Amino acid sequence: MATIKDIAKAAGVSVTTVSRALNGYDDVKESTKKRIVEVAEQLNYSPNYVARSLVMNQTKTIGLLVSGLSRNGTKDNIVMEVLTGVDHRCSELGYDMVLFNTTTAQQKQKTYAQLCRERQVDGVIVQGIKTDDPYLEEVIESDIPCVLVDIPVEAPTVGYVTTNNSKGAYEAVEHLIGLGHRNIGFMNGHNRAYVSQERLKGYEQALRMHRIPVIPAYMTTGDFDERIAEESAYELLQQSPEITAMFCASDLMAFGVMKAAKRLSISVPEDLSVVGYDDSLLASYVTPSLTTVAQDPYRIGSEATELIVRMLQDEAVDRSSILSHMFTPRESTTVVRTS
Amino acid sequence: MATIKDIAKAAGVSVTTVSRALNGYDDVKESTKKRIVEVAEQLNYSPNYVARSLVMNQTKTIGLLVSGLSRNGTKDNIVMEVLTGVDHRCSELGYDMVLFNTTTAQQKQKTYAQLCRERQVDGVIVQGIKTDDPYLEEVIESDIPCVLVDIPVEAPTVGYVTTNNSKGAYEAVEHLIGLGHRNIGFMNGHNRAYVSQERLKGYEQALRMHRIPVIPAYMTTGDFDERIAEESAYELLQQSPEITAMFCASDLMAFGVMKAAKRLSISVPEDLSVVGYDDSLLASYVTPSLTTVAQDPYRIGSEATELIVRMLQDEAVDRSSILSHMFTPRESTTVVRTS
DNA sequence: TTGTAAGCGTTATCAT
DNA sequence: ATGATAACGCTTACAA
Repeated sequence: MATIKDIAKAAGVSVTTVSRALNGYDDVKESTKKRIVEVAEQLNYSPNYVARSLVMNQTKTIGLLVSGLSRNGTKDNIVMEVLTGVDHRCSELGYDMVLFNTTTAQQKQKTYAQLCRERQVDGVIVQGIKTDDPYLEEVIESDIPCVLVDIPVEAPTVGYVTTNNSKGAYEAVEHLIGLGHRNIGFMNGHNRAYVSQERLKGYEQALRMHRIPVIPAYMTTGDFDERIAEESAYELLQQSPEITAMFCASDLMAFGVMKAAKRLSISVPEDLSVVGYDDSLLASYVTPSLTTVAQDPYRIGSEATELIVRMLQDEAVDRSSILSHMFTPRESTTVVRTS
Repeated sequence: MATIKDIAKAAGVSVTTVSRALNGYDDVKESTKKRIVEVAEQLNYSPNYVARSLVMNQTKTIGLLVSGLSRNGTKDNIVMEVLTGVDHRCSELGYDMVLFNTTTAQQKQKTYAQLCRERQVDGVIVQGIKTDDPYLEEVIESDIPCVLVDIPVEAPTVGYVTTNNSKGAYEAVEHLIGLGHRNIGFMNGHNRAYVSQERLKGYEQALRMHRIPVIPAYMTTGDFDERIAEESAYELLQQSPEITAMFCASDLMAFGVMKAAKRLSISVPEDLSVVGYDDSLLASYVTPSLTTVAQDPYRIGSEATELIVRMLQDEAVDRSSILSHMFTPRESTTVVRTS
């Protein structure tokens, strides 16, 4: 493979001149510049980014750190969409994206800083990390620029992008209340997720606002997992058969709730209205289609990329970004049955 | 950040010795090795992979080249699963994965070799490329080690991993024949996909084997797109209402067929049996659930990674790998109605 | 406008 | 067992 040295020799100039010509400096005579470019093309030259990275001390790569990307975790397409958004914006901005997959267990083996240093990324986007994951604190303390998805932490080198989760939950629950529901259950994720804390707030707020008592026995958690949610819901719906609607902190858990309802011969939406969160791919395909709060994960990814690159260029006036959500009614919710 | 130079100074040895000690060479005295390791830890050292890459002329990264990864292309989770498989096996084998997203248009801008050279990947896995994409020929001619997904081309630096698509199609059609169907339509992808050519073979073989005429009017294409397939099927089913079963070269197109059937008041599976291909996430969630030919994209990804790394180490006895598929009957197929 | 030379952090060659 | 030194391909003062 041709190097600038080869070009220099062939064009009868020094490597310095080649470097400057190819990088568009204007202190190279037009004629020599032209000659150099021609030779470069002839030799089918393309620059060695590794060498450039070494001397410039920047790799033009962004690390996308996703937590627990697993074989079966592909059930929802959200991570994929975030990734696509990151990748697209990266290539538009001239960056590469490298994927870091990490589990909580692995985080104890290798520090975040080590990971980043080794891979030599300029900045990191972190998605799906839990609030008690070891990396979170490291991210904040580290001086490596980082953007967190769905964790609103701001620090000199840390920004975030998220949506208004409490408002989304509020709207969802208010929709149920509007349909006449009063005994509304809540299937939350787990409390190590920031979004769960927020969605809980929204749920409680909506109830209080409408003078409906918040009943702890109506709340349970499904760990953002379909099977676990199914079991939790099976318990809950048996113990509190007066519940006529369930608000769930993810679509996947909503499917679990639907399955539990089926096992208990409770029909959705006639006997039980179900609301999810995310508007994942499946939501519009299942029967009945799922009422949910839509987010745009692609947008989250591209926005996070935008932000991290701005931070790398020290242009980040604002290190946070709140994206919009949209309540999306479908078939899984209906007016409460009058009995 | 600490470099081996700093360690050398602090430990009172030369950089050479530090390098050797840290890389586990056995020509370093135990005691000095121990001292060096301690100092390294104290200084919180981690190696600069960029510098190492430059001198070793290998980056320990694999490029995953996916064609046309788009915002809406996330409808099936297959790419995601391949990616997950690649990523997992990569990290097990000590490699990084960087994602290259390219469209046919972009391929005319920058050559494959340029792309690879710039990013300095050691090897490439190519997924979702069409047989007439400019890159395919380049891949074959290039000396950069490459593994193709679903394109059976072998060359000194090229291997592939795929499944037996003609056999998969054969089994699917034979299933329909076994249910009594004789007028079986075929919704193919497009002929720039190797898998489409194979699935067509399997379709024709199964019919011939059972002495059923192959009728060109029963075949159409949907470009692997749900909407296009819906329109094609709408035409087809109107023009040939005697068709009682459709075999589709992808699940997504099968959903399109189902939608067309709905518009024509043809009920699935009573009036029309539908078979897909892939066993994508949605297949088991839709109503009726979709009979399909399952592939394991995660496995395809990890196998491709395995192969490319073996090729990089010159240990590839065999540069190809055929993975298994599995016919998966569900609710969308049933015995032909007797009228 | 162009060239010389140093340096980025490693590994590898060859002495000692 | 250890160390000097060159080399990887590039950018960038500084000099001419």
